[in-house]
Amino acid sequence: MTASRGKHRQGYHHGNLREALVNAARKLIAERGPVGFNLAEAARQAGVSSAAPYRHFADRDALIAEVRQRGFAELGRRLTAAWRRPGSNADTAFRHMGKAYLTFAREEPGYYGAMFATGIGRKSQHPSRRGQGAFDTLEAAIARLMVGTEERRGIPRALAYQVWALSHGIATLLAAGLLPSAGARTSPSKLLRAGVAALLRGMGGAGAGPRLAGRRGMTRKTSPRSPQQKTGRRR
Amino acid sequence: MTASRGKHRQGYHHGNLREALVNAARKLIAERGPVGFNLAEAARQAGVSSAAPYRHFADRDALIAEVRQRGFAELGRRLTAAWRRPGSNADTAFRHMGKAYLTFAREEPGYYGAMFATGIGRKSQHPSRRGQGAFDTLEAAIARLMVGTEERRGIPRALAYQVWALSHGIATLLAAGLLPSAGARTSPSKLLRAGVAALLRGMGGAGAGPRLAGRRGMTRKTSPRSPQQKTGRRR
DNA sequence: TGTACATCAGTGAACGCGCGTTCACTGATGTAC
DNA sequence: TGTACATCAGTGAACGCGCGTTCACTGATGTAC
Repeated sequence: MTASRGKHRQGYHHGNLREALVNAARKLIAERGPVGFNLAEAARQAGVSSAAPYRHFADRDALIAEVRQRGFAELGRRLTAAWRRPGSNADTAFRHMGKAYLTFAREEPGYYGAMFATGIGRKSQHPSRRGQGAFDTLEAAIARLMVGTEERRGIPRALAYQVWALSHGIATLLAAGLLPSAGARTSPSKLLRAGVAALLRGMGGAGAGPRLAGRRGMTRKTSPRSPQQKTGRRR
Repeated sequence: MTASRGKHRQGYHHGNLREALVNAARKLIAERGPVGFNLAEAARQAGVSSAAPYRHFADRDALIAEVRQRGFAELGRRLTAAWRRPGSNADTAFRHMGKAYLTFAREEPGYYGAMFATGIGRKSQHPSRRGQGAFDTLEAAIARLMVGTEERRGIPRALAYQVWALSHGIATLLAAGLLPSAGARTSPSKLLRAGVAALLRGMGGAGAGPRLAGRRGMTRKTSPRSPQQKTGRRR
């Protein structure tokens, strides 16, 4: 416990309290969700008094917003990396992205909860106000993935949303314990892989649709630029 | 406000407090989520003192559990109704179910939040303990939908999970304000319809899979029995 | 190189608040006789 | 048909608790001279 005490703490000054608080918040949000998250407990875990966080964050919400923002950035980074993995065609690149998405949701429930759990079962008073910018990054990344693979504009975007929704749905149902975690054809990753493949194959909706240009064997000529460059923010 | 006061309240005894509390809880959970939900406020809205709910529910969680349970029952009812709509083949029946799912999530954010929001960003200490039975109902309904349409067993179940995950993903992303609510090809219902069609068409996963038996024009001979009959519970 | 001082990042005590829950009580209801 | 009484569903006051936030403060740090 108290992850950073002893290691970083050197007396009166913490040294890296901001980071320690973000990490504690990630852990707590993973356990209790962003609504159940509790600032005093985060301070305790960081080994400081409950007033100390106010040196670094305006209030409780600001810390959660920071976690959310970092979550979007990290997810964007991972998706981009998956997409850029060399030697893949459009099919497999998409498959890698899907896998990366599930991995992120599983490995980083704190981030994931901060990013998405606020908007479920709650009227979105402020639809991820601060997170919006970070989400735009993600959306741009997804949209950009599709550019050049298809002449008709609307279709790739719709497909991107479908893949995202399927990934998100599987991730959240799994987290809620409503999906079997193993099973011949029903393990989460298999569900996602087969689903994405089906979406790609059946692309374009009910009646319509040319096939995805590079459906089989197409190798991307140009690596899409990382959308991270716009809002870039390392930690 | 105070939905039931004046209408039903006739003096010292409320008359129908249990229902009034459930309804207040639905409204509050819709606004603040199950974690932000607050028992005292629910009592206030029902026009009774904050101690009164304990005549009907063991504690706060019991009320939320009741809402969750009713939500699963209601969703099951709606999905069954959509599936049973006469004159549809397997394709359109599935489409109706998808639409019913989205409608439910939109119209009943209180139910939906109680059913699913607990499991997001939180380690599921008790994976919908009480809701489990109700969920089994839902799962059985979905599974049963597929029986008889396909000889290979595992496939329909996988497909059911995919359709469910896609629906759930779209519903939650929409609720979080992360999906465009309108748009040529990207309105939620269009995303879902096209996605379900693609899943049905591309069924069976990456390399495999015979087509869905009744893919076009198949009319179900037998209406599947309502799974409601098992746990049936009217309100 | 040493000193004075501004600035920064913490402390710890206290506040106000609202929530979940309990408890002794009281008013209403229905039923046995 | 009327009365006595058990049972039920509320009240209202109080509790303990924990959380978010504020405030005057103090110890550490770094920089101008």
